[in-house]
Amino acid sequence: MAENRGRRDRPSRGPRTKSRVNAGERSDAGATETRRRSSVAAHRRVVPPSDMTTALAEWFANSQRDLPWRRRPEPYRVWVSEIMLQQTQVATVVPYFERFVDRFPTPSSLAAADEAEVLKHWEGLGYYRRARSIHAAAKVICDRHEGVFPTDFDSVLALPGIGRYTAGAILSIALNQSHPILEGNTIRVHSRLFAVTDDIGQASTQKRLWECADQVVRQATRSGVPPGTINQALMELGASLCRVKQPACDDCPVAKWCSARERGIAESLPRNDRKSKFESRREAVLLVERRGKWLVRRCGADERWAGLWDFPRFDVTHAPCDASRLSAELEQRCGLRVSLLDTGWSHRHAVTRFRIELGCWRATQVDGRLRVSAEDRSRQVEWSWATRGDLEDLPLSATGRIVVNRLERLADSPCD
DNA sequence: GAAGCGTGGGG
DNA sequence: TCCCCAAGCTT
Repeated sequence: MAENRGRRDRPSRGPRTKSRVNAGERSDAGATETRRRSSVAAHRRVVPPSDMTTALAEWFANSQRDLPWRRRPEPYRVWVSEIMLQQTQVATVVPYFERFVDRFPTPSSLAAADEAEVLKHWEGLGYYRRARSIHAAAKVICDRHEGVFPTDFDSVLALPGIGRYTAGAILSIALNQSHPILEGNTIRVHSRLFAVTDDIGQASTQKRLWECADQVVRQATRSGVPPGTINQALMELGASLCRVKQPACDDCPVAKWCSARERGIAESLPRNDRKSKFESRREAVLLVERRGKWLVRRCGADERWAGLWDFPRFDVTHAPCDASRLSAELEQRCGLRVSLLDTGWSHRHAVTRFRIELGCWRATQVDGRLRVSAEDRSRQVEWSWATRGDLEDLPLSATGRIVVNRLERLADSPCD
């Protein structure tokens, strides 16, 4: 492919770019190296032109967004930002980041906090294992690294919640260490730049894309572009111009080096054969009040919303959803005997691959005492009574919060 | 390798 | 309203 690129750039570009851009870009030595590498596996070897990395860096310098973690890119802050940014959009993360580093400005302050408070600062962000992992990792940093974020790749990679991408991102952005990164944006950028037409779900394709990323960051370093700059520039490009649909190739600083654009297949890349399938579910949430307190449970480590608090919630997809069934289920789980009434309120939402229609029932009568089932006990599920004020403070799922916000209306819902 | 894990915004 | 997505890691 590198050879193709070399051949392409000159003749196909015509007089516009050929003389200055390409003449300086590829010396004879560079071309020789390109040919040598290509001889091994012509379609796999990638040597990005040095001008490409400098052009991208220059574009990034002029068009990067002003983000809080970029103003003070210390390892701890970059770490927090990278964990929050996993599977999450920048605009969503910004206010969470500010609140989080304001309350937990150092690894030791994070390690010293209760998990519930950490989760509370994560409430609404989703993928709550990230919060539990970053909390656990902060404790590791205090125990094994004297409270200072480690600077060697393997130590960073060993921290809970940190994989190859995140380790490389933190160390390149915060400390300008030369590591490749590969995530949603840069998969798209690299697959287009180098016309990788294979399914990105295949391990072999991932390996090839990591090699692309590695070559680019190496080339950048040789050209004097810091690794943190090129890595962020690649992501910024993917997030802005090199988007999934209708990429803005006309504005792209590296368009002239883009194989997919030359072949007119940019928008079709990356190729992803995996088709996400969704499953419909019906769930019921139970509002049980006694003496001004509401029945809640903390989700076990092996279930959805681990560590968060929630109202009792049951999957009723495959069963007729009637009051007697739900109350029997509740009694089995926590020992309480209740009479239930459908509030008539329902809410559609999505959790990972599930489409959920959530119904809401309220107890009109409550008897018995809280007795946790053996199953819940073994899973470290906790049941408790929460005041209205407690409900404000507890970390809840997004739908749990929605229910709390309508609690008074739901509790006063008329009888059928 | 596949599945599980959340949510809010945009088209 | 519905569908698709958006800076991955763990098991």
